[in-house]
Amino acid sequence: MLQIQKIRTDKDSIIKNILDVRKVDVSDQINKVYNLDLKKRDTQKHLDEMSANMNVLSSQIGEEFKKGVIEKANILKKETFALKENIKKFKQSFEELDQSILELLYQIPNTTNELVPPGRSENDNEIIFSSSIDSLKNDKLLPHWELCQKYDLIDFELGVKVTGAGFPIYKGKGAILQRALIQFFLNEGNKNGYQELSVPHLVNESSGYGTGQLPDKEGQMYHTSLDDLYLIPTAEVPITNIYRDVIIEEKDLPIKHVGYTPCFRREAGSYGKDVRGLNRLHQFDKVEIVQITTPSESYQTLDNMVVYVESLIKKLDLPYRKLRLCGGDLGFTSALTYDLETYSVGQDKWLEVSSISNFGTFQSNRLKLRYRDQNKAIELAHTLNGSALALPRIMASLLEINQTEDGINIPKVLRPYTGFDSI
RNA sequence: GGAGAGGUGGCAGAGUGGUAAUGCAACAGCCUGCUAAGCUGUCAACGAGCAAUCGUUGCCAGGGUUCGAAUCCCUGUCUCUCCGCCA
Repeated sequence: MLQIQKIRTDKDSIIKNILDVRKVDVSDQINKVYNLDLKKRDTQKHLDEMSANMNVLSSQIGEEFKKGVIEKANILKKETFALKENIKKFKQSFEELDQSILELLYQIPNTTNELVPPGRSENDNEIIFSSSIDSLKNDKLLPHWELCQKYDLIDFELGVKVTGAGFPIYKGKGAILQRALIQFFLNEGNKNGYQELSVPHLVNESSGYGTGQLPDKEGQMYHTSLDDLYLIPTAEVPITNIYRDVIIEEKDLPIKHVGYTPCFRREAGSYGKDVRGLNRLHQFDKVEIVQITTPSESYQTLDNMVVYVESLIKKLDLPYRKLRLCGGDLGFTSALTYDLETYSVGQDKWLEVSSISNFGTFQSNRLKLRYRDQNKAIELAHTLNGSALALPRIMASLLEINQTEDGINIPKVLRPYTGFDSI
């Protein structure tokens, strides 16, 4: 969420930025927050004064009792009654104001970096790089779901039987290939200085709020009602929430983590060819990278992360393109996002396999994730994360592009992990 | 799942109603002629102020009792011990 201090000093430029780039008008919410904040501070001033009075009176009463001057103490006591009532009233309105401000802040998206192109939809995304794919186009190539069936790699029907649509079952070499990819991605992360974490797949409500899935995307997460826990939609949630309410010493930055988890998404509202095969699932595997760093370094860090993820795709020899998301396609919490999409030759379409974002202070403000700089000042850190990579769509692209008349070739870098060269 | 005991600063640990002892560690400043000692200081959130600084809040969380709550009461939560179950 946005910092209230920024809204105090800079509200007009915030409104303008979000309107220009995201095409969303938040002037109403911002102005409400601004006015509520004025009221809140005024209330606090009065409340503080009254509480100070109360403290003085209370300690006086204590002293009189000690001295045994009961009558005087009783007179003082009477003085506290009205004060007490007033404090109660002001405290209540203070809390109400605080709550209203918070609720409004939850509804306002992040301000964007200057690089973000204005735009309303994915059509306005900026294509920064694209492999040439013209020579790859070929009607005879099969889409991955047919390959999966032909070689018995992934069984979608069986998943429906056991759980439901969007929960495929990987079999034999399909399962091994998937595991090989996970292992490959984790090892590459380790080599690049990311500490590996293995984290819980269920999180509590506080964590959901911490990274912004709640209250915004409540309907997109699976929820266990008995224990009130949420199944994670991405490893970002448990990994970033490790640092909730934490003050990090600047010398310990940047913090770099890589982690593999399954991801669970209800994907309410999806339909049609978008959900065919591996394109969109309720449960899928993903290796995620997360970094926490200082505001002055975070955009350089973002570039480094993009280069890193690109290097993975290149090692797998997949055609891909790189997009800078426009305001309209940008996530609610992000200040700048790059998407990487691999080309699916069997479907003749691009598949998003990674989304790498800098959230600036938007997440850390909610998380209270701060660092102490060399001057001992405490500042909000910047958080970043990205997929490195999402497995199903990589599988899809990989299977399709490596298909031959009589099998599927495994990319060289994966062969040490799979133990076989082809399917 | 049953029974019991607990949750206090970076750590240890006292505190049964009067506004958070003490020890250790770390850091900063001062002082001191010597492998170091001593002294002083130290946290966070919010607000006021140009600032030094001041006020309020914070003893797991939320309620309650009270002039006053770390302390008493209620609810929740987490940890530990024992029993049960168990990969």
